[in-house]
Amino acid sequence: MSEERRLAVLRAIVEDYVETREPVGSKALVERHPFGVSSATIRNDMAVLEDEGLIAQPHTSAGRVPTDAGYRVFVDRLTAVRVMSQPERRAISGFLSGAVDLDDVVDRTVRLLASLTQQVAVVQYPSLTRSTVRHVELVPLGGRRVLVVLIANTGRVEQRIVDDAGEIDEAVLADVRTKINAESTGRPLIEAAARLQALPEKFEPGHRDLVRAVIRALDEALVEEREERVVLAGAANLARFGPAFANSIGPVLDALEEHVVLLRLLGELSSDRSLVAVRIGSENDHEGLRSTSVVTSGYGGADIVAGLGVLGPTRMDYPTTIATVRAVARYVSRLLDG
Amino acid sequence: MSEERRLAVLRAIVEDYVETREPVGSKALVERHPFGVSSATIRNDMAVLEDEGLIAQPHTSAGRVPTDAGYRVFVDRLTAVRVMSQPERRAISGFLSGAVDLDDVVDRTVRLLASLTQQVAVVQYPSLTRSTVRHVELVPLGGRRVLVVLIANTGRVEQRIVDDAGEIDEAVLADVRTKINAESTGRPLIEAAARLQALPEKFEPGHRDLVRAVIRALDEALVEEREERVVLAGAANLARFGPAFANSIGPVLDALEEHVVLLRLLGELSSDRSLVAVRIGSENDHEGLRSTSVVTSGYGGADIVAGLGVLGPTRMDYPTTIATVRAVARYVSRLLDG
DNA sequence: CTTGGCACTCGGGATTTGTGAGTGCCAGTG
DNA sequence: CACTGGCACTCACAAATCCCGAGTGCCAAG
Repeated sequence: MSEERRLAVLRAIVEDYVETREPVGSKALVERHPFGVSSATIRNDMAVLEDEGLIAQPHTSAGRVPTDAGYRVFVDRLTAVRVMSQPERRAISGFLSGAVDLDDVVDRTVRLLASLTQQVAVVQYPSLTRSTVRHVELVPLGGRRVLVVLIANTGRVEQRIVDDAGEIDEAVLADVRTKINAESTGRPLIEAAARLQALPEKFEPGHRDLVRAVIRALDEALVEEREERVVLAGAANLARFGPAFANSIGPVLDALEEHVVLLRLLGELSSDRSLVAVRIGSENDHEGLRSTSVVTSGYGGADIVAGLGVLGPTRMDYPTTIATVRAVARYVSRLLDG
Repeated sequence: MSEERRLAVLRAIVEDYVETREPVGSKALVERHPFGVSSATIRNDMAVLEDEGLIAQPHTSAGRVPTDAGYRVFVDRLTAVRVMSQPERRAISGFLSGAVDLDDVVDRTVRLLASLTQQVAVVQYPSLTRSTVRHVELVPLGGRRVLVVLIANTGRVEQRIVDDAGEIDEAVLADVRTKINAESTGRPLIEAAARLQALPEKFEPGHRDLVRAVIRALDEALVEEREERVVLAGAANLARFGPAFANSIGPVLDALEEHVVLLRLLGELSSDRSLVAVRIGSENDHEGLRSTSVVTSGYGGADIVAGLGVLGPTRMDYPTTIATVRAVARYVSRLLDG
């Protein structure tokens, strides 16, 4: 009883099950695949696979269904790297290169992923890591409020409102703006944040409160875990996952709305961020995602690091999905690198 | 057969149906409501109501269910203006006033609406109408690209990337920046856009392409219908709408993802934008929303105009929902007015 | 106009039955 | 020893059937 054939059987089960969405039995299996042995033999193999916990039967006298562990083996050992066809590649790069804007890039990427995979797509906004300060702008808003705008060299813009800035004098504000820019422009965010700490000293005591407030806001934008935004698309595809999903659709929608959860998903990338990570069913930490799989990849060039991915039923076409995620990640990276 | 009682019957039917989610029959009705007449009489009333198209029976020998027209009458003529209790009001204003940021205001508002109504909430970003230019910033991004940032006095920031700006000279860019700001700062967006049209003339021919490209980008941000953003929350509540909804959940999710559709929903406000508008089931233009009702209201002070609302099953608690939407709209308006 | 009475309808839950795909096991074979 | 054909057994699921009760419309009488 060869180990080899047993794995071939597992592969066949996964493929058939993904395609038909129905438990696959020994007989149907030998009909659709040229194993060269009888269904009885396959049955023996299946019994072993079941002992190993790779497949299971929903109920006695039904066909077998891959378990999460089964999918794991399939993904790790039985999946050939699918390459995308030339037209596919062209479609991707063509669609993405039409973007006019950072927002637009992210938006197009997430839509593209959703429509290519017919699943739910998630894209994290490029984070500011390693980027530098391009410019800081201060805008009096009337009352005692000041708008602080931070522009990074990646094109990303962060804004914060300082609420209780005391009496605001236009001239003083201009001075503060100048000094802040002198200290920070061109420097990496972390460094800029550090340098600015000493800045209030250089002002008359009467203005220090204002300066401190502004710098505190900047700090928030610079150092503190800035709200890392994610966008998603294709939630409607959840409905397509089939009636078997109808039960868990609520929890999944819940999870999708918790952006923190999504960020954690995207954050747990493999060490090599150009690699695609797959988290299958129960491997997911989040309760609501126990019946879904998540395929993620890092993207971005030297200066930008972020994640993107798709979420679908555990019963998904892994080879294609993985290939798609990787291809999209690559093209976006290339685009952002300029 | 008094017109009056018939309407009371309609009201009772709507209320009971909303509560129980089940067709309501004549007998159950007289038990739960003190009409002082027998079920047979009610049956006659119901027959009339059915002739008028206000109620219908899903199948013979079942109770009656309100039609869209029935809900319409209920909302227009049978609904008392519910007032919110003091604690409710306090909860709303308390939660909203914690916001630190325009983004945060919108975010909190949409979450609040979703959790109060247990439905899907939609909030449109305040649009720039009537606001003025605070500052324009140009940032070279390397290569031939320039980032154009527009800061409005409302605190809103728009950004565009100019892709093919030709050779970029830092000094020239500084000059362009200065001149653009001179022309636009402090002026209403429309006016600024107009003034900028003449600007390229003031530069040497060699630089005009750059200037033109930048101004085109600014134009987009200023005049063109800028992408009016909407955010939504509570999509997971769709799952709570009950199994009767399971069929239409796909189309609804689809519609929710089409932000254009949502914007149109919010845009079709009643003339008096402080009033709450209700669109019931088939009154909705969009195909996918035929089995949902939408309750919207305008919000914003003198300078800001935008919409917010919630979306739920036609079988919803209209009085409460309407009261909630109105209350939230008011508090947000007050908050934004300063 | 209202009411009690009555015959009629019919959706949907409970129950039953049949069927077929699928399984495990075993004895036999190259 | 791996494979095979055969066989008895198991069950989920679909189809068929039954039954009940809520609900209706109509009518004659108050």
